[in-house]
Amino acid sequence: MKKRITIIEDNASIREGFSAVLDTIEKYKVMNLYSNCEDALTNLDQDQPDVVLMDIELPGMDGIAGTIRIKKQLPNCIVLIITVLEDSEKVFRSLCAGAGGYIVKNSNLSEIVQNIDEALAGGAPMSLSIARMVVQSFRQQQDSPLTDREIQVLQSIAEGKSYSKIALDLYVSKETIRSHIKNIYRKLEVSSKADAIKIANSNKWVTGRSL
Amino acid sequence: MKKRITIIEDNASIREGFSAVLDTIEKYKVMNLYSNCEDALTNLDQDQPDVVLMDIELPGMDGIAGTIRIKKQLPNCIVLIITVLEDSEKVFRSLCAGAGGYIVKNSNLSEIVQNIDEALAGGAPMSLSIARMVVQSFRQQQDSPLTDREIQVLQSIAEGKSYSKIALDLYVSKETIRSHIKNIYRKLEVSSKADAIKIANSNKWVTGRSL
DNA sequence: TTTAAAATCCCCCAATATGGGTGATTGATT
DNA sequence: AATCAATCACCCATATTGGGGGATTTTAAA
Repeated sequence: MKKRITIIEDNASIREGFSAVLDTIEKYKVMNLYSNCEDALTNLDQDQPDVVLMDIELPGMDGIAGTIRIKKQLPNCIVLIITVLEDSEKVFRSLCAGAGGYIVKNSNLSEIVQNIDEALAGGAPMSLSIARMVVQSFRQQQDSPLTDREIQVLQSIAEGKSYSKIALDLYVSKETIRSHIKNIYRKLEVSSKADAIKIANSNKWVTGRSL
Repeated sequence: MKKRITIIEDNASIREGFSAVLDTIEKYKVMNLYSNCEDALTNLDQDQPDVVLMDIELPGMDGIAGTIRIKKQLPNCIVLIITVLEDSEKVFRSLCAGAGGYIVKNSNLSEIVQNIDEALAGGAPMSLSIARMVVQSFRQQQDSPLTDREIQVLQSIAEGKSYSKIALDLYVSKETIRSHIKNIYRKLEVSSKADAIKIANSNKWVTGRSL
């Protein structure tokens, strides 16, 4: 069964270039080419793509919003973001939107084909630097002024637990938790949960995520 | 300058196998082989490795704890986890510990070399399925019973903000926030911040992280 | 070994936050 | 016409929070 591909890219020559190359590949079938998300979305049911090559900068709805819409309608469709620059904010938002990979536009066409193959094989094609960024986003800071116990308490605070609940979970008195909090506030020079969480998050002292 | 590599792996034949192959490569210099983290750590200053190939199951200190120690001492050292199975919990904890990649042991030796090259070139070598897992960990759920506004409020709650603070941020009355909270609790069938956050986190309705 | 830091616990106090209830209004969307 | 989303209001009782004093024990470092 040929893999169905649609391309959303406003630059006509790039669009046609991708299409021309992909059309020569046996296992691919280019369904349609679009210069904007709106048109692509109206034809999504007919196209039923397995893979969408999506430009991120588009007139009207941008590639990120488009990705969200596509994934909502076709959850198993793999959306690969094609872009010129590796803007970390856009990468992040694309991944949150459900993009299956993030590949750079200036790669040569054979690389693009490789990337599509990789995505279809169950992978997540990314440039080296993006892969590094993504992996490093998990990295927790080692150098924190807080002790392990304080981090543990702050983590619980970030989970929305009350002092009493934390005390129960850690098998200590509520007063102990209050002490830890006071020390945390003093060290971070804040005086509220929200401020402490903000600092802990930006420094990655607390997780908030899993695989 | 040759890249300095150390190998930590308790299985002698695998350890020697890696070493033998890597030693034939011009650009690499295998500094030392260890069967446990403890020995490797005592020699870390002498070895000064650019790359550590780290087994995850080890006698004594395991590979994850070892990774944390190594990164603390040599922050620029790249630790590549080598393992037989892709346990998502271990993958996650390895990445949090600062691992630069996660490669499977049964790959053939030329793949290992490729992976090391990729890591040194600024990438994050991973198997296809792990890359997919990692990327999907960013994915936010589209199907939530909550409205956009409610998600927004819940997100703020997860950031530790009080109702009043949220009200200020969203330019509405505190009573409005309370209304949203009540609706959120009703929809999620909970009656506390902590429970609501737990559900929102496990369903990835809130972010909590960036790149 | 002296010192410092971490982790544990206790009391007081006042202001704020929270959760539940019962409403109402406006504007979309269907 | 009916539903839902978003907005706002008031009542009430309890829980939580932040800040101020302390204290003890264990552990780690100087």
